[in-house]
Amino acid sequence: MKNHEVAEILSKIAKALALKDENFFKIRAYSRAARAIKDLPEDIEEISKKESLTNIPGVGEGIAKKVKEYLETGKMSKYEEVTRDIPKSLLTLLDIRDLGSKTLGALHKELGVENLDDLKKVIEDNSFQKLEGLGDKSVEKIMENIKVYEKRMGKEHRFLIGEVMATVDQIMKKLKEVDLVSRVAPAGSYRRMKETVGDLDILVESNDNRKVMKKFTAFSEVKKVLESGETKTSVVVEGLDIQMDLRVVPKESFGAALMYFTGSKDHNVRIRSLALKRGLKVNEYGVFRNDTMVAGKTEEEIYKFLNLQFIPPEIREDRGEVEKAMEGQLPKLLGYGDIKGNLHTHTRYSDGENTIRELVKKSIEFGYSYLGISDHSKTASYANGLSVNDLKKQCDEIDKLNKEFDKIRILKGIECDILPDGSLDYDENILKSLDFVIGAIHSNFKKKVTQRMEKALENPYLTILAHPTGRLISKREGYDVDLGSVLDKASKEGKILEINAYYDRLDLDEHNAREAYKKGIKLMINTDAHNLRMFDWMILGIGIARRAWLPSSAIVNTLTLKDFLKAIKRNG
DNA sequence: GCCGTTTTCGGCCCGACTGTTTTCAGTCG
Repeated sequence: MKNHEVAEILSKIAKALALKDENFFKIRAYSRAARAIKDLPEDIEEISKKESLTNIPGVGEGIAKKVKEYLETGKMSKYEEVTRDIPKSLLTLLDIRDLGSKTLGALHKELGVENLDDLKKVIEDNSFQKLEGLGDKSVEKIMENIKVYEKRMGKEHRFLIGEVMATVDQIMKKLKEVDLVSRVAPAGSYRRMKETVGDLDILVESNDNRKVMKKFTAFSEVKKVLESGETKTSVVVEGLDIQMDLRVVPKESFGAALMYFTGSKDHNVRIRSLALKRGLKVNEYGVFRNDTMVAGKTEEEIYKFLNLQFIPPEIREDRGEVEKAMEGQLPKLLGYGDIKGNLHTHTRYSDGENTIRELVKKSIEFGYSYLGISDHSKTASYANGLSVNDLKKQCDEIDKLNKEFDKIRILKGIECDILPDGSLDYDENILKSLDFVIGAIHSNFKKKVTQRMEKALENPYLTILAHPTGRLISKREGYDVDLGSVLDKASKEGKILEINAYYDRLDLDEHNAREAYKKGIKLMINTDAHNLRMFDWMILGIGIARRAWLPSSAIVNTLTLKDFLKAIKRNG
């Protein structure tokens, strides 16, 4: 899959053109094509072979030809051409905050800056400051940002959404307590439930901007204030070192601002162009016809005014949702309150932090009607996997708890290792005695993963296949698995595939979940929880399903207890 | 360079904040 490298090369062309002060729209066209290809769910080589690259929105005849050239020869002459007189080390300097193409272009042209060392040199010898429009403050800012840049050395750092959730909740809670604040909402990729976020956007409804900004910048969670104006304040959050932008807007504009800052950028551009064609202007303050505001209080009002169905934040990516909304053909997505139970949980029996009783109580509080316990199996010694005796003891405890609690049904299960030969980790008799069996690969990643998974799927006692690709976001690529083949097998055997909602897995991801759904495979969102934060992780899993455009009917654990038990009934 | 509810040319989303400036350019989102 060459999507990423093609996107990278197009993005570099965009940067190089920007440094040369080329036509702004041409630059944007390359950037847009790069992003579209990066986010593409399918393999670009497949698209190139089977259909036309111009089917990708943002890719026209020109770029298609260049991409094709690259796919066939491994080279792109346009790239060679535009970077001939621009060193690659210069392009990466654009990742330094507040150092844009105009300034860097001038530095290159006037002072011959080619890399980070050159940049530092011209700052030290004061030649930087002599360029037009640059003074002491600019230099100071850039110097500060160079330090940040060096720390992460050009890598684009993104935070896992699960890492930032607690902080976002806490800061929002404090904002709600500020006087004259009537509403607080997250926006940006956080609201769109992307698996990672680059920064955080928070929106506040208030008529006293100054007071809110003053209170906010004084929060103990704020490490540093980057900028602070009437409507916008940017800070760095203590601990995480993530940037947070706070916007304060009046009531009549809240919907417009929420929509605008939720994005995605492509979605917004789409909406605004659409509005323009209808003689309307959309900005973060509202929808305007000849300077008269005609909508803006809520997002619902705005979409309605534009003659569109309401588009849920999770699918605002300009991947066809605007067209569907125009035709009134958007699917009704899985709702955050639709889930009735969770099967993948760990307790103190293996590597979890809580007792079964604690998980049960919390699940009842949450209104769930079933909870499955699935600790690790005996081979998973690193995770304190259960011996046959431990497992029997656990089952006895579950029997007792089921008698004690009548609001919820506790199900006996196991997260059973799929061994190198594709067999499961306990004897048939043990597996038979359980309510469900989750099969999972935890070791020997290089050993015939596809065959092992498929053999496990043939096992009559296996109920669910856990984290099917094994990826850990931004840490590990995942198993060397032919997922298409595994999906076909799961479909044939009628087995359930897991959407593992644990925040560093989110596996299946939105694209693969969509593929599985299209093949008619039953899916289940599981938290893989090791503590009581399982309900946070469940939200992330639901977010993935929504981003994959899945309706509630695609997800097994939206079923009532009775129907759910029917659905997990195994063949054997 | 892309694209079409003014469709093969002529547009292309829009505004806030900052710094260096007396009106604006650069950067960011």
